[in-house]
Amino acid sequence: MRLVTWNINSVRLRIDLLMKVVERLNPDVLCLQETKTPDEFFPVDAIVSKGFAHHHFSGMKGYNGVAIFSRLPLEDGQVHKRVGKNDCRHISAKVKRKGGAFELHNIYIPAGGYEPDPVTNDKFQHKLDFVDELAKWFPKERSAKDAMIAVGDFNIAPLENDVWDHKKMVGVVSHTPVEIEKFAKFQKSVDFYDAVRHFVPDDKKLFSWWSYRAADWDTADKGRRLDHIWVTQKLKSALKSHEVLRDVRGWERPSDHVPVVLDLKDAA
DNA sequence: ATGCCCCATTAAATGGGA
Repeated sequence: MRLVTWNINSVRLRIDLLMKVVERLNPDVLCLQETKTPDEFFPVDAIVSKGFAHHHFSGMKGYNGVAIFSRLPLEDGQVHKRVGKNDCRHISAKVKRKGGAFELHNIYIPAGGYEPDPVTNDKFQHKLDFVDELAKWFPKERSAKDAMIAVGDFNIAPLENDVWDHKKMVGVVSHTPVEIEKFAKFQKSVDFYDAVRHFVPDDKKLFSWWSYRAADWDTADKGRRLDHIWVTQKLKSALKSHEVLRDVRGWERPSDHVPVVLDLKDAA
């Protein structure tokens, strides 16, 4: 089973790029973030025509928005409000996979603004609250024994080699100690395992995002790993391979994020 | 070295991204 997650930065603007990604990867399950589209304008038919008969999404005007498309049946689609807002950042559905069903969580954690100070920057406060809530919600509403996969744009690069320069980035939102501490609590809450770092050692740089502002993103390579795929322990033995589609960042009118792929063995 | 950008909304600015 092949799973792909991608912060597409507007699904309507980049539907053609999405078709290319789907043709190249032939995923079974596709998770998107920052679709930036109210549900009534979502380009459902184009994606369904590629064989994704099952879908579950939640979008709004202009911002945010998350979507799951699947060749495998989906059940029990849910939209999760976070920190009292209705801002389309967390959905879930059960995926009927050969080798055992699992619950898939597609999450878009707030970016958090510029100043890494929750007192002066309420966007940063919102981000911290959002991660705190996830850390409490998962053990309360779910169990570490469940088969679950959590994917998405988590907007936090936790490891030193998840950013281009740890020392220069330590005070920059996405790599500050307080974010990384809360991120770790969220991960530990139901014992999520980092399915991408399973394949790439911690001492090797790995990025999934490069700023639009960098003149030459490829040469400068000042990236961050903001997009994640986690699995609960039950699925650890099914991990097969991964891929980060770096070259997609070099396509015409790209997203600033690239697709991240995980392959699971059919038999658990 | 968060910066020179990009997107959506709405009408040439603004807010958000990270």
